[in-house]
Amino acid sequence: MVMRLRFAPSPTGHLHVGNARTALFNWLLARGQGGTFILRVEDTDLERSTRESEAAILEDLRWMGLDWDEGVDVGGTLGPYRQSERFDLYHTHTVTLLGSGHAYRCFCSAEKLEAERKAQLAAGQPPRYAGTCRALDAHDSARRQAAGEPAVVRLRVPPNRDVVFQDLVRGTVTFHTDQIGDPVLVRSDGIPAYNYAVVIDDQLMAVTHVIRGEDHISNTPRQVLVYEAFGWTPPAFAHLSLVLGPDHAPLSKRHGATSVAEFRARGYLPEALMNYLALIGWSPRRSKFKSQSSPVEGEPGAEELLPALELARRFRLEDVSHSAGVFDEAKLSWVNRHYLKALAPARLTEEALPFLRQAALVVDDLTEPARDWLASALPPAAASVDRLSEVPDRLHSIFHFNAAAVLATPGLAAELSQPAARAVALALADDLDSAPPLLDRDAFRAAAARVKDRTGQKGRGLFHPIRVALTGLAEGPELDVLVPAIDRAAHLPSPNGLAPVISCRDRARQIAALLPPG
RNA sequence: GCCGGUAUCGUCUAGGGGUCAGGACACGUGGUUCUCAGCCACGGGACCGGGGUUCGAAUCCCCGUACCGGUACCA
Repeated sequence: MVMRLRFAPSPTGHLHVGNARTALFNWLLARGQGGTFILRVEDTDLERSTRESEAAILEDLRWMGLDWDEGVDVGGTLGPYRQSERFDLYHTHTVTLLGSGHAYRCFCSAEKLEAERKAQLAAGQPPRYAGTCRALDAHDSARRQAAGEPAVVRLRVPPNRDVVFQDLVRGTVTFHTDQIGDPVLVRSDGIPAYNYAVVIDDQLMAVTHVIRGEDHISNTPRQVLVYEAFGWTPPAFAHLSLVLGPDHAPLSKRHGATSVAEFRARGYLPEALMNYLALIGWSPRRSKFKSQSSPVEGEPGAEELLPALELARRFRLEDVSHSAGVFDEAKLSWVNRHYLKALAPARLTEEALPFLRQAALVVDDLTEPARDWLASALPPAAASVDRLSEVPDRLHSIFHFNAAAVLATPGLAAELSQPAARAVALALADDLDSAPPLLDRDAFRAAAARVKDRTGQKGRGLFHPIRVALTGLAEGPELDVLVPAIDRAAHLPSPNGLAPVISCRDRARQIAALLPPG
């Protein structure tokens, strides 16, 4: 039998990473087991649900690398996949339940219910619906309904019974029905309640495995009872522990980024977020063999760095942890760093572009040479960075140069106060006047050799601080790579789509101008 | 309150009646690369508490405790 799994978000905001993880676990199981993955939208809360949220959630899921076989935008034979388009289906089933006596109309007012509730609470009783309308005569009930009296439909919960279900991650879970008041199936406005709609949808969509957050575990017995009322066999359940913040409280806004979109905006790669999310509450079994597919072979932790399909191949519900997990951004960063380093230059360019635009380093559409330049400059810039959003800073020294500020750097100022410094800087500028631009590492080294020769500098000598000054960086990517990158950007034909860049020759001259004459 | 769930380094976890309780992230120290990142080596760091069962408990059982969820005409 082919496994059918679903993710069923409510379109009431952005996709939270906790929900993204739930979606991911469903997807991993479906993809790993040759199952079907369904995307259903639970928009019965008409006030809070919006199409914008729905579109955003779909985009976030796709960005992360998830796809679905049936769903709201791709269709499928068991649709519609939006609950708001299924109201007639729910209604038909309600008629059945009312007819069979498994459900009944309840005319109790909200005020009355609230009063009962308070009284029970005050008496130290668990607050449950008292069952006032349970015994209502069918004709009576129909008459009052016809007269327009507002009513909800409630499930008739069998008294004094255990409801038992097998949870694929937690084992046997038992609830007693005396703990459960007759739940509302259909609200007085005719809209089905969550616990009712899910059951009908999962049944009609032939869902075999319901994998969802732990917050639904207490709802499960109610749903099992609905399955029973219809004479249906419930699907298999698996309840995932929640994702917490560093303070062990459920992950929320005050912990910083919580939505997939925010992590995207902060410069995390989709494959990194997916990989990391998979690692909260699940761990791959140690393979006896060396991993063939780890992006960074042979490094510590490579066992945990697995691409999507490999995650899916290894994913087992039995290996899912029972306890809640803390979202650790430091580890996410580590994962991200590895994927960043493994990224092909063209892809890196694509991913970095939005961040470069935001930093105004890329002004408009890129010319082909500018794109090539980026593809060659980005890998060294991204090699020592946690997130894409830090890339513009790494490129800062290429696009921005301020000789005075550079020379004000404490360490450099000391080194360059030597009289010979000015001569070295000038020699470099003069050399670059006649020599070809420093388009690559070799050209740069050749120029360095000539300058050292001419000025009598040995080893690193005064050439090194000058070289550092050119980049304006005390630290950063390899200088031999960075310096030529500056000149390549400076010599790109204009208009090139990149912000203007000052060449190394001009930088050297500006530096020389500020140094005391030897 | 009641019901349900959970409990191994700071974090994610492996393991599970007898182990030096293993790994990863983070952290510290040293090495390496002209700097950073990286990489290499080394290091500190955990079985929630109390009772049982047992020759032996972190592991099994019970009781606590803590945390999380639910207790809705929200999903």
